[in-house]
Amino acid sequence: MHPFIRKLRHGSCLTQHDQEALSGLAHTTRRARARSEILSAGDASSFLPLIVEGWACRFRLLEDGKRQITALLLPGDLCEPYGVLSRFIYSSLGALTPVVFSRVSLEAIRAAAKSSAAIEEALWWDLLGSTAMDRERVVSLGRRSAVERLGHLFCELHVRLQMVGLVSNHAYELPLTQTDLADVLGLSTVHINRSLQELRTMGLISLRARALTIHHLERLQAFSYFDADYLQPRARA
Amino acid sequence: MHPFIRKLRHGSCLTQHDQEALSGLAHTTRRARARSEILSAGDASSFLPLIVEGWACRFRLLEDGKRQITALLLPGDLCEPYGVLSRFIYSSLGALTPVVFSRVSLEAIRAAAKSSAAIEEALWWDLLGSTAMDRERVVSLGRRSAVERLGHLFCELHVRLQMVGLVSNHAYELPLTQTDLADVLGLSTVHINRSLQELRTMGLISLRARALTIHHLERLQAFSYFDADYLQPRARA
DNA sequence: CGGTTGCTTGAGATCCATCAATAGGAGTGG
DNA sequence: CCACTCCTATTGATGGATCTCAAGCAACCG
Repeated sequence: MHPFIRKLRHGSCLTQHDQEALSGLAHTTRRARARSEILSAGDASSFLPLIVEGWACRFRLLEDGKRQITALLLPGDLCEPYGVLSRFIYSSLGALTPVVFSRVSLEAIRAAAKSSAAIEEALWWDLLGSTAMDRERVVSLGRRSAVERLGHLFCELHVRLQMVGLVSNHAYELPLTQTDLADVLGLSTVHINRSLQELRTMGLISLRARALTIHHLERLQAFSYFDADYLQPRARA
Repeated sequence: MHPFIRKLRHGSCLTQHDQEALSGLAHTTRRARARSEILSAGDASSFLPLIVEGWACRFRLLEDGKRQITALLLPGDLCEPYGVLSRFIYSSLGALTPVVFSRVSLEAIRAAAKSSAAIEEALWWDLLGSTAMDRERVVSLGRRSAVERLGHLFCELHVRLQMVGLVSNHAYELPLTQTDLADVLGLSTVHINRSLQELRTMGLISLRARALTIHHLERLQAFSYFDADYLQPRARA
């Protein structure tokens, strides 16, 4: 099943017909190489990227060369709110791994939302989840320590990947370099490295060969004050 | 004119009729005392708060007593996305000053959006602006120094307050304590104090008696790498 | 007026950044 | 297949930005 639909089924009860309509939106796909830009700041945007495979990120490059990643985009993620297109792109969209994505037409997705209340509800649920993650990131960057931020991020990714079936045995693929992690969490690579070691030493995780294993999910959640509620503004039926 | 309409007119061309429909949404008002909670985490929400007068904020209280403010809400601001209500409130909503607000019904606002394309466009534009601010806050907390964060916030507030007519002579009312500022920017009050002094010493701002004056807007913007584009995803017609 | 709240300042501690160097692995070309 | 390069991970040492603790002061308020 398409990861987009797989995810949206957590937000509302979609009929077979709804699911087909959603599939139609992501009919054709494109590919982006790892580390390429899918949308660059300053572009005029004419479609909504929808990630099908691989990891992408929204990021800003600052004047002094620093980078801040403002969102990690996983399979099934719609990269922008569905209701409107910005006049131009302010944050760039980059592929972290090789990415397969669809270019969803704004008109088509809005038509789909109008045609079915369940689809509309699912899309709003998805949007609410995105804003909840943005807000939670602010909380992390503002008030949590480096190790807590890392643990919290791993918990969030665990929930999100689980929704699209990409977790097995408490483990998932984490194709991020330590530099990427640093730019997500507002830290330096050196400090990411040391914080990772701390989580390893505590026996909470393993991270080798781009695969993350969470040994004690509940302990990791407690340690990083993670509460999954923010990701599920509406419970699955 | 109602600040909500005043703001939305920046996002789309509203007819007289549209404006009346929007006014109808905010027909009745309530009051909240300074420092009271308008919505508390854990509540079930049944309406969307819309700020009419005064300043409010969305915030999270952490386990160890720390507070992170995730958004400042000004007159004309709708406190949540208009399309859906969360199952329950995850972030609390607090009044920073005495606040006058309306309780907008979800059904009514969605009906208004369906009845007029211009209203729908305006509401989406508003939502896009909110998410842009969330993302920009992440950039600030992740990659900007304390003084830059402060300057950037003052620039952002300048633009937002100007949209609703609350700026005169490069000055506006800033009813925040240094503790509030610290909780917005992820810093300590002591450091806020020192960073404010730095901005004052540079001659960029004055802040006395809850009034902020920006002496050199362009210099302040350049200093804090502020680019107003993120707040206006769609140019005013 | 005493109490509270917010602002200011100093001193010391801590977290995290920066700089620098090493090492391993993956890809590339000869 | 080897030499080379680049990228990533790792580690140590040092410095800096910011926090915490503590105290004093001003303004407001019942």
